[in-house]
Formats: sequence, structure tokens, C-alpha cells
Amino acid sequence: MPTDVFSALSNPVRRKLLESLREGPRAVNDLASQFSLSRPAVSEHLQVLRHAHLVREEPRGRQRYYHLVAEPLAQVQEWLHPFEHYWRERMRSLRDLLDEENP
Amino acid sequence: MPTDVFSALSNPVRRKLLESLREGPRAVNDLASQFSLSRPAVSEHLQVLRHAHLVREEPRGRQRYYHLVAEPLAQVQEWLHPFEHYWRERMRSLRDLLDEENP
DNA sequence: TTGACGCGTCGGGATTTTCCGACGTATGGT
DNA sequence: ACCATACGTCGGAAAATCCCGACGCGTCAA
Repeated sequence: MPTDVFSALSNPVRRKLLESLREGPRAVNDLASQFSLSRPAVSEHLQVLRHAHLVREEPRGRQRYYHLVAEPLAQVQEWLHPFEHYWRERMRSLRDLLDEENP
Repeated sequence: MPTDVFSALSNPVRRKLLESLREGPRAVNDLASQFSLSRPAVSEHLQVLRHAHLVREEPRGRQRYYHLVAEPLAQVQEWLHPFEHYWRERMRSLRDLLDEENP
């Protein structure tokens, strides 16, 4: 049931949700309004994000405000880190090549 | 047809494949041997990685050596970057709290 | 040339994901 | 007390994902 972070991020709607939550906590209808999706669909995406511990809910009256919980994203960065060296190296050699041709 | 990077990374087998390729180019049977999966299954995972431009193939005789192409991973890091601030901040306040309690 | 190897891909089954309308529950306003 | 609002979740349809055996093609070794 607790989905992993990578699967949670594989859906563009869920990524947009996280981006929205960067600007502060938001209620479900508010979040849903930016998609051409039914509210239940958005609600289910939020459930996936909850299982991945990427959001937290705070009830306020009859609304539920969702908060970003960014910590699990660190796992992705950690996974990425050993690869960083590779693309930086390639970017450097590309730059060197361009310098040669355009001194 | 060209799958996006996030979807490509959502599968643990594909992530392991990329990790293996960090140590250098490898042939398909060699890659497949580390999974309890049929070779066609691994071959199809490699196809997904190809469509995401995360690997490149180099034919050598009757084998195909797959190379890591790390550049598209930079997209993930770029997406991650605006979030980094959030989890670092939280880690800092946790550290401060621990310092207070254990001076 | 013949046979074995290394691989991609296809057809199809099983499972998962994504989505929706319908319904139930709790809260707020009147 | 009554009705509208905000939301979660359920049943089920449609689509996507994942996996396998079967097949075909090129390559190597004898």
C-alpha cells in the first residue's frame, strides 16, 4: 500500500500537484480546478501521494488542506547522485569541443 | 512513443538496469542474468529506456552492448531542484532541535 | 552450409493504473 | 432541522503496464 516515490512521480498530474503545493497548502477543490479531471480522480492522485508520504492533510472545517512533504524526494536525489558525474562529464566535453571550433 | 524519463524510472527493474550500466556497457544476456525475469521481458525494459533516450545500443557481432546515456536524468534533477530547499530546511530545523536537546 | 547463439518483436494473458459517476459522511450556513 | 458544500471511497470500465513463449533474423563456429 505505501507506494514508492518513483511511481508517485511517474504521473504528470501528481507532479503538477506537488508543484502547486510548493506555494503553500491548498484544499482539494482548489487543487482540482487546474485540471480537466473530475474531483474524485484528483482525490485519488492525492491518495497516492499520501501513501508515498509526499503530502500531509490538515482538516480545516469541511475542507482538507494538503501540505507538501518534500523529504521523500531526497531519495530520488540520492538515487540520481551517482549518475550526475556522467552527464556533467559529457557536458564538459561538449563545451570543450565547441571551444575548439569557436576559439 | 518517446516515453518520458519519469515513467522510465518508475520501474525498479529499469532503475537496476541503469545502475548496472554505470559500470560500463553490457550485453543483453549479461544484463538479464541478474533478474529472475525472462530475457524478452528485460529486452522490453531496455526498449522503454531506449525510447526515453537513457540508453544507446552498440552492435558487436551478435550481441548488443547497451550504454548508459545519463543526460535525460538532468531533467529529473531540474524538476527536483525547486523542492530541495524544502527538505533541507526541515532537516536543518531537526538538527537545531537535536543540538538544543544535546548541547 | 548447418546448427547454435544473441537478440528484437509479436500475440495474448494477467495485473495495475487511471478515470468517472454514485454514494456516504461530516461540516457549515440558514 | 434542513440543505448545500467539501471530501473520501467504492464499483466498474477503459487503457496501460508487465510478463511470457513463440517466432524470425542476423552472426559466429565448425
